[in-house]
Amino acid sequence: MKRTPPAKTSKAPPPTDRRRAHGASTRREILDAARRIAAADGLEALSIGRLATEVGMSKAGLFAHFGSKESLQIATIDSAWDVYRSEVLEPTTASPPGAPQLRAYMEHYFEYVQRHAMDGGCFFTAASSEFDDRTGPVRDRVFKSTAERSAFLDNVLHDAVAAGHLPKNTDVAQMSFEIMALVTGTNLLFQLYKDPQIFQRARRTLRAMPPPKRSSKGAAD
Amino acid sequence: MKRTPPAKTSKAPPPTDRRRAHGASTRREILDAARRIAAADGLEALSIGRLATEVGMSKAGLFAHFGSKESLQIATIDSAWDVYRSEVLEPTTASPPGAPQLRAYMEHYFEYVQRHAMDGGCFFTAASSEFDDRTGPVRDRVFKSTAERSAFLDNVLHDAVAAGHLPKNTDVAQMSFEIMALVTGTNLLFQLYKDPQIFQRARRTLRAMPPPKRSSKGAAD
DNA sequence: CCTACCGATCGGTAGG
DNA sequence: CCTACCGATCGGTAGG
Repeated sequence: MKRTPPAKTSKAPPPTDRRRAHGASTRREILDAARRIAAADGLEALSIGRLATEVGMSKAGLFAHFGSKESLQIATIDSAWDVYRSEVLEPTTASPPGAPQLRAYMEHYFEYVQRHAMDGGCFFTAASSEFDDRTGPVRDRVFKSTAERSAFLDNVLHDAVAAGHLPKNTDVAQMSFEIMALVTGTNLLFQLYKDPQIFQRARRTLRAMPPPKRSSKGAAD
Repeated sequence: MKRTPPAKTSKAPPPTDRRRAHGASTRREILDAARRIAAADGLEALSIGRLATEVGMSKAGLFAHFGSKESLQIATIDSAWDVYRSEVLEPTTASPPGAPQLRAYMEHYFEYVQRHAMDGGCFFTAASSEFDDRTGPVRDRVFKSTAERSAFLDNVLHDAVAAGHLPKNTDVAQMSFEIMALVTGTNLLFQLYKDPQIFQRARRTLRAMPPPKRSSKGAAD
């Protein structure tokens, strides 16, 4: 199965002059701080004043980079997606397709969660929980990121079936749900308990997970 | 908690018990609104002014009931726990111990999530996600509620082993983790997609879940 | 990218 | 339980 690499979302204009280059690096510095604040305290707690203080510039100066709080929130999600792609998705696709990629996906995700443990763990789990009952562009951007995470996992599982690592009649959608629920629950429980044994438990769950079958009784239940 | 007596009015004061009964019903009304706000938008978005407007009283009047925002947040969690206990835990214990209680637990939890779907779903998942990186009494209260939820599930599983519904060498702690992760992930995915099929998938996962064994290779991995 | 400012809202207090 | 108020902070704007 063909997998298109996820598109880049953060804008990186070619530095045509020194001022543009400086603007881009300032923007990067702002978004690095924005990700930490948003992941730790939420996208709504990401205030322009607090962010300006943290990067050492004026509120109005920072505001000019984004034009609205909503745009800042969306730019922050885009930036978090770049991090997720480079720390989880790209390392996973470096493994052989099939079962190795499935195991790699989980390992890279857990490393990502631990690496950012002090900043709220998985950015997208936190953002989903915060915005799941709202409407608007920020919620839509959060939703899209979860949909893309699911689609990536679907592809990994399809490849595992194609490679003969999972039975031909594996219910990929069901198994994808089970793994998404497992890693999401693992992230939340780790954030609360901060006990790495939780990752060991999750690995064990994946290893013992029976591949769900298509057109089984369960589907008609 | 110390409560300052309200000032006398010009008319004859009502009997003490009636006044206290009124205070208690006002408090209930406040906490009903507080739960909805906190579950939908977060415990931090639960502002005293907004809550006062919603229940139709002054900020200062409402504030007097709690003394601080932190106390209001904790009272709101306590109130949410009462709801969880009466809607999930108590109905579960009405089923026969063992496997029936395990299935009942999941069903009552999913009904609880659906009943409160417009208010953020599971109060405790949302609160955990919001407060997992903080310190202080509110975080501690949230942590306690998750610990109590886990302990309840542990007990249900122990009973299932004792009743012979699960093998004697079942690793209860592992299985408890797997079910907590499953229901937590289910809640989060349902909040995002609002698709009840997700509950069907979770039921199927529980039915097919192999009971993890104690002192298996996984534990030493 | 800055200073200076706007109206709204925050948690909380004084005083009754 | 109220009115009236406090300093701080919010998102955002004017004008340079």
